[in-house]
Amino acid sequence: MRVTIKDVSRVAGVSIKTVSRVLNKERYVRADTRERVEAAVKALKFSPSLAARTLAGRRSFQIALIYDNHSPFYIHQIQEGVWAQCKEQGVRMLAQPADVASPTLAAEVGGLIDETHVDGVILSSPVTDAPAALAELERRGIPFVRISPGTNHAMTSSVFMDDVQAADDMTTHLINEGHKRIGFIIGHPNHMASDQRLFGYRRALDRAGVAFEPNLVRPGLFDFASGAAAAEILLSLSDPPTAIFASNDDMAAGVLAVAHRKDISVPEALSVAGFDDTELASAVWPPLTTIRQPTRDLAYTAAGLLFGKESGVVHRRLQHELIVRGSTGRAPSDALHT
Amino acid sequence: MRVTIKDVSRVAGVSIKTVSRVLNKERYVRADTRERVEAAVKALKFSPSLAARTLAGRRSFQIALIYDNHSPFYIHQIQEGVWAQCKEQGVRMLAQPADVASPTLAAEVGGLIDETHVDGVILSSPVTDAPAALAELERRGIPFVRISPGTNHAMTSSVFMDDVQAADDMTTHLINEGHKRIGFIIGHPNHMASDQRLFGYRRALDRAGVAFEPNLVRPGLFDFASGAAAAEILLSLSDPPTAIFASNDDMAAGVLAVAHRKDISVPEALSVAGFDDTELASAVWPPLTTIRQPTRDLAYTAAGLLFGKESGVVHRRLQHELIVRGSTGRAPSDALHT
DNA sequence: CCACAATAAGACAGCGTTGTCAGTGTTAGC
DNA sequence: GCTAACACTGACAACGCTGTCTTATTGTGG
Repeated sequence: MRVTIKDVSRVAGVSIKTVSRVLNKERYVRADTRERVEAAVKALKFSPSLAARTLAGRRSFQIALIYDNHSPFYIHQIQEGVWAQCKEQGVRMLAQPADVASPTLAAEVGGLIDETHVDGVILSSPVTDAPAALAELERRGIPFVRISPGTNHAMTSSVFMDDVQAADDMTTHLINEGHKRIGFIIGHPNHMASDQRLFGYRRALDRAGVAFEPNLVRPGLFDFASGAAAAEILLSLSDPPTAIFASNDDMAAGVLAVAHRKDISVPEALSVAGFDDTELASAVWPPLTTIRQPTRDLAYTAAGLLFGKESGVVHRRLQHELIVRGSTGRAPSDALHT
Repeated sequence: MRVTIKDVSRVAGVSIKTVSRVLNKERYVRADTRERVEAAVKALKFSPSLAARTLAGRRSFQIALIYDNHSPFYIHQIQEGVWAQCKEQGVRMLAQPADVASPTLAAEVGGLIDETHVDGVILSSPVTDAPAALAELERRGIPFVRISPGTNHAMTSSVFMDDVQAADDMTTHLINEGHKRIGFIIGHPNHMASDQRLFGYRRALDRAGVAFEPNLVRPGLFDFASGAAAAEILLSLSDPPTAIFASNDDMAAGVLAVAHRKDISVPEALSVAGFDDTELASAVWPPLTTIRQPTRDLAYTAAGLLFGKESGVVHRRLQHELIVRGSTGRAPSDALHT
C-alpha cells in the first residue's frame, strides 16, 4: 500500500541505504546516483515515514511549541513564527497548549517528550518560567529555547525584548505629552513580563520626578474584561488619571470600552496606551498607541536557535518600537497652558 | 536511557505483549495482572513511544487539523475545540496551516499524511472545499471531517451551521429595527460561507419586500482593512446605508473605525453588525451585534465524529444565535416617526 | 606502479511497539 | 471425569527507516 524506501530503491536500482543517504543529504553519494534516487522519489511521490525515521534514527523531525497564553492574537503570531522556521527546516511543529498552574504540567510535558521524541522545544511565556516544565526538559537533556522568559537561565538560549525599557518608553512618551497622573494596569501575575513592565513604568516616573501613586496602579489578567474592570475603578477615582497605560492591547481595549461608555473622549479627555501591537490595536477606535513587540520574529528567531543556526547558548534581544496612534494625545490640563 | 515497554514488563513480571494489552485496553487480561502492569507503568513514568506504535500498529494516535484562515480569533477557537476533544481521546493534534490557493497544496497534504500516518484529518473552511486536498485524502482512504464546508460531500461527515439562515436572521433583525438601506460586506471569495451569507441577506430583503440594491453590496476579505475600505465606499454614497452588515467581526470592526473617523455615531446614525461573535466583537466599541457561531463546539464535535463516536456519515448542524449588542439600533429616519 | 587514503555503496541489525499465532490454564456441560 | 469452549499469556515476526560495519572502487603521492 504505502510507498516505502524499498520501492524507491527498487526503482532507482540501488540499496535502501543509498536512498536513505540521499534523503538525509549524507556524503559519499555519486552525483548521478543521487539524481536517479531523486527522480525515483519524485516519480513515486515518496514521503519517508516520520515514525520509522524517529524510531531508527537520532532525530524525529518534530519540535514542540508549548504555550499558555490567553491572547489569541499573541499565540497566533507565535505559532506563525515558529511554523515559518519549521517549514524552512522541513520539520513538523506540535502545538501544545498547557496550563502553568496545573499540577500535572510536569507529567504532560514529560509525556509529550517521551511520546513524540521531539528534537527540541520552544517555550513561550509564561511556560518559560514554570520550574516543573523546565525540570522535565533538563532531566531529559532536550534542547529548548525560551521566548520572553522572565528569569535568567544560563544553560539555554532565549529570545526576548526589553520590557522594562519599552514600558519606560511608553510612560516617558505620556509624560512628554504632559500627563502627570498616569494609570497603569498590570499584566497577568503568571507572566514575569508583567513585573518588568510595571518596573519600567515606575522607572520612567521616577526619572521624570513624577510621584508614584499606588492608587493609579491596578492588577489585570491580560484580557479585555480585567482591563475594563480596572478602568472602571481608575476612572471612578475622585482625581482620575488623564492617561491609562495597560500592559497589553486586550486590556487597553477594555479601557477604551469603558471610556466610551462613560462618554469620556479619547484622546481629548483620556489617553489610552496598550502593549504588543497585536491586530487588535488597529481594530479598535481610536487605534491604540502601543509598543510593537516583534512577536512573530521572536518566535521565528527562537526556532532558528533551536535548529542550531548558531552555536552555544545565545540570548538575543529584539528591538521593540513605540507606535503612536490616535488613542493618546496631550494631557487635557496641559491644553489650558498652551 | 528511555523507559520502554521492556522495562515495564520486567518490573511487572509479564511479557511485553501483556503490557501492550493493558496499554491498549484489550480483553483477556486478568484484573490483578492489569493492576501490576499499571503500577509498573506509573512507577517508571512510562509513556509509550508514538513512533513505535505508529510503525507497528494500525493507529498513529495523531490527527491533523488543516486550516487556512486569516482570522486569528476564529482559528484559535477551532484549535481549542479540536484540541479539547483530542485530549479526551489521548490523541495528539498536528496543527497545519495551508494555503488553498497554492499549487503545492495537494503535495503538502499528501506529504503530511504519508509522513505522519495520521489517523484522520479535520478540515476547516476553506480547505474543506479545495478539490486538490479532498482528492489526496480520498485517494488514501483516510477518514476526515469537514467544519463548515461549502459543498456537499456525501461520503464524509461534516459539522456546520446554517449560514443562510443566520444572515437572514441578522438582516431581518435590522429590517425590524426600521432599516431599509442595509449595506452588506461579502466575505472572502475562497470561503463558500461568503456566498451563503450573501444569499441569506438577499433572502431576508426579498421576503420583507425591501429592494436589493447592488450598490450597497461590497466585496471584502474577512479582515479589518477590507471592512474599512468597503465602509469608506458605502458611507461616501450620496444616499448612504443606515446599517452595514459585515460578513464577519473583523470587517465589522473596520466599519466601526471608519464610522468613528467620520464622526458618524453608532448606533444612532449607523447600525453595524458582524458575524461569528469572536472575542473581537466584545472588544470594540460599541460591542457588536453579531451572530454567535459555535466555532469551538463545531470543532469539538467534528473531532468527535472523527473518533467514530457515531457510526456512518453524519452531517450535524449546530445552532447559531443572534446576539444583539450596542452597535445596532433603530434606523435614524425611523426615530422621526416615533 | 604500489601503498594507502578517500569515496561510494550494500548487508544487516535494531529502534519500540503491535499483530499473529501458538500454548497453557480454567470453567461448564454432560 | 472428560471434552470443548473460553480466558489468559507469551514467542516472534514485522513495521520502515537509520546506524554500523564491511566491501568495492577510485584517486593520490612518491
